[in-house]
Amino acid sequence: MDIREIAKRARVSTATVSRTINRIPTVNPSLAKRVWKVVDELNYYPNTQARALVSGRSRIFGLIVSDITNPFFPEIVQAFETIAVQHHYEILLTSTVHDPRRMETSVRRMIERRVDGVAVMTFGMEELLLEDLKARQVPLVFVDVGLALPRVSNIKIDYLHGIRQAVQHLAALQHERIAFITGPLHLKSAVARRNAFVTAMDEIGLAVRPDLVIEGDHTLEGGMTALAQLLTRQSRPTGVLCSNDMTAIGVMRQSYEEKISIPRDLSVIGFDDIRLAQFVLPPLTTVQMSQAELARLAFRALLTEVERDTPAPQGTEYELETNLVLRESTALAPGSVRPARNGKR
Amino acid sequence: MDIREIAKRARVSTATVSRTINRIPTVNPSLAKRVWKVVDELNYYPNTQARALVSGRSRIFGLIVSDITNPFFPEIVQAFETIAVQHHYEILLTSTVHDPRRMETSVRRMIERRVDGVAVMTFGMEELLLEDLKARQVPLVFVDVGLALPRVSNIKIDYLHGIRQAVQHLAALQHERIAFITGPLHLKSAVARRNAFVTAMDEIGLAVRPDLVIEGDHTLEGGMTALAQLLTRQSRPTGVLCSNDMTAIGVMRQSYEEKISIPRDLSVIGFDDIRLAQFVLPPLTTVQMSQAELARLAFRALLTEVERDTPAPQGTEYELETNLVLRESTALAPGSVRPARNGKR
DNA sequence: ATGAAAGCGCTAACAC
DNA sequence: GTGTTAGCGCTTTCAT
Repeated sequence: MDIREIAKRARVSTATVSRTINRIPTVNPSLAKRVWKVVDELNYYPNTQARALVSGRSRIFGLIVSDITNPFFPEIVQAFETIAVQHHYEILLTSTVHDPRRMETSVRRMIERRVDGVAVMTFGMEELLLEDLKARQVPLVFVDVGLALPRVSNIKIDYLHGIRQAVQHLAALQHERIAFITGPLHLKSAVARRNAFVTAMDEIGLAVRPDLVIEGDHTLEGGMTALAQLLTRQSRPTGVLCSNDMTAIGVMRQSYEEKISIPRDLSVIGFDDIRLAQFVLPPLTTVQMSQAELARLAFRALLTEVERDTPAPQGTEYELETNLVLRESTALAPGSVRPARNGKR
Repeated sequence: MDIREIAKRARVSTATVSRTINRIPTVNPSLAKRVWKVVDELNYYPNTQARALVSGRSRIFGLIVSDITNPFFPEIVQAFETIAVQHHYEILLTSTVHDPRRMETSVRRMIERRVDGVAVMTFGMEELLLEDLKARQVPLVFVDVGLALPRVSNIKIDYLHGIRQAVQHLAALQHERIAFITGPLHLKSAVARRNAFVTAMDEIGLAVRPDLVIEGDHTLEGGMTALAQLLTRQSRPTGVLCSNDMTAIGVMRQSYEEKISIPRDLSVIGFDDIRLAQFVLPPLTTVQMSQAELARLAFRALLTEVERDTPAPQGTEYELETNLVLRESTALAPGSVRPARNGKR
């Protein structure tokens, strides 16, 4: 059942069927009606492959994530799909699983399917492997990776905004020994988060103690190890800020093992605000970076680029804010004196 | 850059290029070498759309899940992608988000892209809407939904196997008042799980107390509510089996609020073994239904159907086992007397 | 073994 | 406004 079959039955040409289906306004309403009738009767759906072949647009966007089983990504996928469907786009999802070979495969798959654009949500990994895509002028959107190339967009995350709130929140709770557990430092986004922490501390004149800045790896296990290490320090931290939520959850878990009560003995703040953050005990205070918003920005960036005929030579930049969301994993620093309400001590 | 360009530069016909690329053994090695050289130089990747158009096979499988943000699904997607890539298949992932309209959209998207088969991982929802797919003879694979139609496969989960182990484990720990929190009972899989529970209890002569069987909804919140209800019962349960892990995690959370210690005061067992089950505190004892295995079975079912020319009139049936995995959320029933090692009391 | 050419289902330029 | 037709990039007969 194809367009010719419809044309025959509706006693029009295939061109008219095509025009009708594509809602081109010039078709005579009575003909259009005949066409729609047949289309409905036969349950006809146009063949997208054929369409793509002739139009040169596949209406597929690639979405590369590092690992769909990482709780950070499903929300992105969901939001990306929702907006894609609204725009009659399909999404070709691939995971790199932190494996350069898989990344290469991903790129090949995208090119073979002739995607109209690719959103790279791997937070700073293997951009090198995207050469083929760039050479083909496929619109690309990254997070945190400023490439300043035509047809390449970049979503800049305003880490400082949320991290400053987090630091000041801890300071307000009279914490002074504040630790930071970083992500893997080969990721730009991890470096950016740590830098934001240092800046935010400096701003309010709080010392960043080098022995309280520990490299983690954005996993739960990494968070556990990092806290264990922090607890060996001469003067233990009373508050710890983590580069992502999984790390914070690892910290909470290690606290449990070490019989340290959160937030009474230790305040913990995460980053990302994955859904899970609401479900752990106690619910995790964290810096939100909206995954849905990120997905929407990425989609919009791609669509804009597809529809624009002369690309900006330096690409386009988008910005995403971050904000602290207060839950229950932070409290007044242990041993601190809460000033009396009337201001006297 | 297309097949003609390659043909020209390699001084062969397009047919030879096509044969070479498709590794048809009859091509003269020296010609093949020339072709590959040009292919590599130009970084040529065949256009899958064109291929699909002429071959009638898109090499895309649809994968319909109910909600990718539900922690049960990402592992399935990951495993499905991994095996799909190995077989040069692409995956068209759609979420229904429990919305019949989205389900309809999903089906339309699949048909328009001419998928070669569809795996329906929604556990018993809206099969009605798949009419179009069935009419087009698209190979389908379901979980738990026995349709016995040509080109539809069914993966039958052996719920009883794992649930029996769970029940007997609790019984061995001297639990007698065992509660069961079901899933939403419009899902076949939820009903099947409850039935398995009843059977397993009957088998060992343990009474299923109707007031200890509560309908949940497979969410964390549902688990919390269900436990709250159970605690109002005249004689409280000492053990509770849940229809899925999220429910069990809700139960754990509610216990925390109610100052009930797990496993000391209450033993909890989940179902599914999502990754999160290992991370909650205490780690959750649960019945494993391997998501990776499920995905592999589904893919294999689809591929088998695609490659078979005369389909079995009744479809094909696959089976997936379930098994208890012991962690730390269960213990001897409170108040029970552990027999002394030497057998005397 | 290789090449010429038809055709997959659709869109769009052109002619009427 | 509608129809005719070329052609998107590839595979696959059918000749040779």
